[in-house]
Amino acid sequence: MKRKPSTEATAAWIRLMRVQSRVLDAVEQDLKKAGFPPLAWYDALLELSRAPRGELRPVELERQMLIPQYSTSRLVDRLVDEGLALRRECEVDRRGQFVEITEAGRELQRKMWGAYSAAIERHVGSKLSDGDAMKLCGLLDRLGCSCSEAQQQVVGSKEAAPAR
Amino acid sequence: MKRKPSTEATAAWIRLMRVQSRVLDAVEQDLKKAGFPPLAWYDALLELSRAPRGELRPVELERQMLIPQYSTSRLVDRLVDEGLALRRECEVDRRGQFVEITEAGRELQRKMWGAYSAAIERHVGSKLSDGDAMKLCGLLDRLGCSCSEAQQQVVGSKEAAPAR
DNA sequence: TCAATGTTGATGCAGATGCATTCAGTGGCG
DNA sequence: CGCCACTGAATGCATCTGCATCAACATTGA
Repeated sequence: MKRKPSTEATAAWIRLMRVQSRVLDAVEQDLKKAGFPPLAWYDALLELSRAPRGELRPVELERQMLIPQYSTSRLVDRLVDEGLALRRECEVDRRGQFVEITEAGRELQRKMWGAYSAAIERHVGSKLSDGDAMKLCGLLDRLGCSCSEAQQQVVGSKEAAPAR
Repeated sequence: MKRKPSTEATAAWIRLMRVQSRVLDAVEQDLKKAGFPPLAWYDALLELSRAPRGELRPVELERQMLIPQYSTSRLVDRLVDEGLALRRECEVDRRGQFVEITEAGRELQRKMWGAYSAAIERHVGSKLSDGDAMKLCGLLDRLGCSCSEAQQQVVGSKEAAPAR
């Protein structure tokens, strides 16, 4: 008699949880040891720096990063406190605003990419051939939830952002 | 010229972060909607219920679950508060203790497995053939960090626990 | 025996998170 | 216009987390 979640599916679930946790931890630790802020800051800065005029509505940022609204609000607070971004009024919709990355923000983003990319290479790249990495992508995408994601194509891009 | 973390590796990293986050969220939500406590409680209860006399030293639990010491301490607090486990003195080493699962704890663990297994099936099992699930396991294991894990074999076991 | 060192577990504090609510502004419609 | 529903964003509060530290006991070794 077949079990509801097959042994294989259950094993995959466990691996997914354990391995992600390990790898994320390792990468975050590398960043921290290099004196950088958490990955979430990088993600936000990257999204901002890629946006048309280096600015985004908080609500856009929220969608890009897949984090809750209040979380975005507080993340922006911190970026602004550190002078990495600034809030600007939105003319056309007075309840909204724009968050604009500053030069300091762009600089931090670039510097972080150095440490970040090295960490990805150390904890992922060096353990998997490119072919296997592609296979892994394919399998993970199948779990990608029914939720059609704004599949950002990393292809051709120099830098990358996860979303937690 | 080849980039340090290849495009493929970077894509795999992003998928790993995004997909895990989505799937974990989905499963946790299912559990919560069914009125159950967080997954971590299940993990702890499962480890305890599997242990020889339903008891474990906190330090063992810590190793099994791969969570920091203070986290274990507080998790046990909560389990005890809810009557799911109890702390007992350790005769041979007076600074230590044993945590023993109660009947209520065992019962909750069993009940949770119902919802939990259904969630695994819904969010993982149904999206992957057993063969693909195995392939995924294999690839993820390769990222399994240099840290040799106490590879728990799920095979033959009726229930499963991730570790965050 | 006694000091030094190691291990086990708890805890105070600061910062982060989740949740629900609030507030301001917008757009639709009678 | 005046009312109402909705959207964008902030915030109070309780809980949770990470970090550092502490206290109690154990072990070693002179």
